Amino acid sequence: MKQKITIKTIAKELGVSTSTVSKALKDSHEISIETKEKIQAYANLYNYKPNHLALQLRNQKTKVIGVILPKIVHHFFSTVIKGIEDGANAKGYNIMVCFSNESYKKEVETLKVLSNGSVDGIIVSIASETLENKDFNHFKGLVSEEIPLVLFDRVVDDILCDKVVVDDVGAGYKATKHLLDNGRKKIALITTPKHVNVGTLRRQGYEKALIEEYIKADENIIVEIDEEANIKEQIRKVFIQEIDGVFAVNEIYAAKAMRVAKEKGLKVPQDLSVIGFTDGLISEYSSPSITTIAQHGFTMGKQAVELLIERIEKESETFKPKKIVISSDLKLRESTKPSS
Amino acid sequence: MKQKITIKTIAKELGVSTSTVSKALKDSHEISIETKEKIQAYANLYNYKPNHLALQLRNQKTKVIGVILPKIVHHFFSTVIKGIEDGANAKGYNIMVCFSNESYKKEVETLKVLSNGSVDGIIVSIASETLENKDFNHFKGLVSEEIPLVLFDRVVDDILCDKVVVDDVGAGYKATKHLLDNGRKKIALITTPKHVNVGTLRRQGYEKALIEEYIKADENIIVEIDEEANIKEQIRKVFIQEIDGVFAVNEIYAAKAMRVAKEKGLKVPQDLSVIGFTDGLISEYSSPSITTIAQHGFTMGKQAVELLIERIEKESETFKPKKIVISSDLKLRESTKPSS
DNA sequence: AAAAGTCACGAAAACGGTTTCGTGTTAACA
DNA sequence: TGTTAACACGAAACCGTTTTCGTGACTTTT
Repeated sequence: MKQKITIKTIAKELGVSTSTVSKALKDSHEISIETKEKIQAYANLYNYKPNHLALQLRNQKTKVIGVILPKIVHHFFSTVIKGIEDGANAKGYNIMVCFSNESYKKEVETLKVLSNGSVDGIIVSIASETLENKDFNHFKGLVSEEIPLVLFDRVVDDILCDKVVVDDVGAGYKATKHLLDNGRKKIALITTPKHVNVGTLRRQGYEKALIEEYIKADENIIVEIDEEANIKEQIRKVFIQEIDGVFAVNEIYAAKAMRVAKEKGLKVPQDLSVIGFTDGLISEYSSPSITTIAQHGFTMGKQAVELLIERIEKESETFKPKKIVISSDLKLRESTKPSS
Repeated sequence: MKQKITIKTIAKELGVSTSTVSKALKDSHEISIETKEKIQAYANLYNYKPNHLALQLRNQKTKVIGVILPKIVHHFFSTVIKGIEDGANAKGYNIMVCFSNESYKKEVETLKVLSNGSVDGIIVSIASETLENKDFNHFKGLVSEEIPLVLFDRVVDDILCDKVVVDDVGAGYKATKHLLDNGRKKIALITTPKHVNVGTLRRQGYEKALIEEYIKADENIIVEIDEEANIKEQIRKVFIQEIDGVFAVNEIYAAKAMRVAKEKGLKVPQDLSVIGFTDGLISEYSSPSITTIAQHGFTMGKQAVELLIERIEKESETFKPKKIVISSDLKLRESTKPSS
């Protein structure tokens, strides 16, 4: 990189002190108009830009927010990033994005790098491996260092920090209720392993809705997908039973379930209603299009970053963790059209 | 944030100088073993972490790479990010991600922020508005400041920097050829406005393939989509003509074209073959699934970042811009299954 | 016993800015 | 004419770290 022009260069070149240059560039009243004009003209001419690092060091703040996500090639998370970036930008912050790839080790490392002063605060959605391990000491360390931290979507209660979540239980309930209202009785649930708590919460909603209709949850039509293995194969198992509805906790599972249904000669939505989660492109463009629970990733990201910035900027106040719950909406599409 | 422990704190507390502490923490031979042990123990106990900002200022490098993308909620770009992050991480860099939202103004601003010393180099895919304006002075400014810059996918030739692109002409050719090989003759092209040069290049490939078969490109079955207006409506126009193939320059257009075909009672792939671009989730999960040109976003991102880091780390050598061309593959799916 | 070398550490500059607190000069005032 | 205030600028400290170059106290060599 070319040698950058600094305040020192200007000072030397113009025969004044660095303080004078600094003040002149800030239009301070302490400096005479002629001097100011001279300095500003020179700075302009040579395209002077103040060095961010120096300012950050002096001000002890970076105006950067760290973000750690489990993955990025994923509609929900990319939407959240967008929300975070938007919110951050509006307040003059930039974001530094990292990925844990669902790995505990990478999450710990990334957290360490980010907490070395490179960022003013951190937003995280926890890796699934970490959720499985239940080892949250790296987060607790952050909290005790009082580095502002906001968790979203995949959160755990015993980390004392701000959180933004969707009402997963409510959403699971809403989805299941919708199927029941369509006259479906044997509703399969395609979910994640138990340690991914959002899956567990959505399942609670599912069970709650069933109980209200005096239907007993049937373990045979519930499957917890192991992402390492063949997903479709696992889904086929629930189709051995006779079912008339499917609630999948994400849109990929929903799409795969529709494929399996097709194999079995079941017509969606006539024979089978399908509902997914996360309103992504698959749901929109598959055919038939899939009814989903919209998670409002953009809103989540934006709320998370606003919470974080608030925490960063007024740290004087006594700390009391906040939890924001984003409500989710049912987005009706073809896969649950009532057979008229 | 809590008051962080610094080298000064340690020095004062232990009654030694900061230089001693610094050296002790680096296990320098200049320091006696007892002193080292004492200092290291203290540092460990109080969880000392060197301040990144100070190091960055001193070393004049941040180990951060800036990335500016037109958008994120998009399969291709999120895949590229993944590639960039992966490659960067492997070399000890982090990434700072920003979005231009296809806006010229935002691109200029973002570039300004990043070039203030916050990053060691920048990777960009140009905003469509900028491509339309043809105003590239902000990039040329970067180049003349000798800030390492790599452009990818949406590039322009007269910016003198490294570039990573897909072979768009070849890909367009490959896609069209595939349709022709399936016996299709009247192939519609659904593309972007001319200023988005990837669209234009893919069109060249399309025309080349047609010419080889002595087919004249027919303006009536080519549509340049204006994203502001109703996309489906625009696609319907080409269906007024009798067509038996569709080449869409991205997967959204391909999916929408299939919807229109359905409206018109055309069966895919029996009556109509459809081929898209970007191997995303829509192509994979739509039904019928869509044959596409896989763009290898991950590879692009990785190559781009490797090129950039090389440029950053050995800047001694004389500058000669490199251009890496990534070849693209045809991913066969249901939408172009030969009618047997 | 003088010269040289080793050891263990400290002082100070440097990275690029901001900011507080002088200070010398001039002008206004008593 | 002496005091004071305003003006325009500079010196120096500071943010946290690294690194070069001393330097004083011993030890070894001749």
